[in-house]
Amino acid sequence: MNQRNTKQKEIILKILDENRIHPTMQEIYDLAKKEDQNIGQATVYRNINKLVEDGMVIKIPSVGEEGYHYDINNHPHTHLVCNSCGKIIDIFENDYEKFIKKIASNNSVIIKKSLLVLEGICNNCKK
Amino acid sequence: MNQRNTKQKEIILKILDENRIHPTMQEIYDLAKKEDQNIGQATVYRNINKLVEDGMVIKIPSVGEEGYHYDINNHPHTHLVCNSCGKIIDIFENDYEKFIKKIASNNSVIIKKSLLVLEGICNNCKK
DNA sequence: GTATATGCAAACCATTTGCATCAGT
DNA sequence: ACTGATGCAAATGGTTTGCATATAC
Repeated sequence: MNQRNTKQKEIILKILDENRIHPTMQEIYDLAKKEDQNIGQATVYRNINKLVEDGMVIKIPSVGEEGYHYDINNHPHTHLVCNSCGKIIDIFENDYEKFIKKIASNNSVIIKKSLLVLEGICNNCKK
Repeated sequence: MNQRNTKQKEIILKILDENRIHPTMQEIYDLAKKEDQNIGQATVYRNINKLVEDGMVIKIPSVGEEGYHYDINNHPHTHLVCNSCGKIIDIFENDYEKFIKKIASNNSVIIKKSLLVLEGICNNCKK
């Protein structure tokens, strides 16, 4: 089951990589349509789902609402959903991994993956 | 828009409170059916959704897979999805709130809600 | 040339909604 | 009595799937 590099897959990866907007499935489709108006909805779903399975893309649930956003999984970080501007902001916290390890040792469990999503007001909207 | 205490709502709350199993919507429905075989699927959805809106119940997304689990929101805690037994285990970490506050101050943001979900191996399966 | 990926449309299925009825206050 | 909640069934809508075709290798 070898993978192939298709034009569609490249478009989708470019969208996730270039725009730091953490798009939803629908937004990815809309953006992809601008690059190639023949691209199918199903192609976007199939590609994104495979990328998530393979660990190259993270699926971010919303804290309050429904739906998911997607992000390239380049370096581990956290997301803040801003209640004011609606954007999803990347948060890099140095001690995150340390904190997770502490939970693991305190509770005698093994933690393989973790997901931290925040909701509040971003730096920009606070001003 | 006053709330009313119905038999169905009490059954649903009892299920969430008594069983510490973090059930899915479907599981809540199945359990509720055992108490009252006339209860409707829509009633379960409507009640759970309202409880989540009101903040009495938390909706827990899965880290890897699809779907949600529900839990009474009595005191703040984290959840570990065990890859071995499949259960969702409550994790109480004293410094959780402190850690979230630290993120907020480090990044100059206001954090109103947060969600931490873990995936790995629980204490029991590790043995 | 072969097998994987695509596009389209149909199928799927969890969730929501409209409506008449029931029941809590 | 009034109005919110229920149960049923139908509608909805995001996601998946079947299939013939296109295309990467």
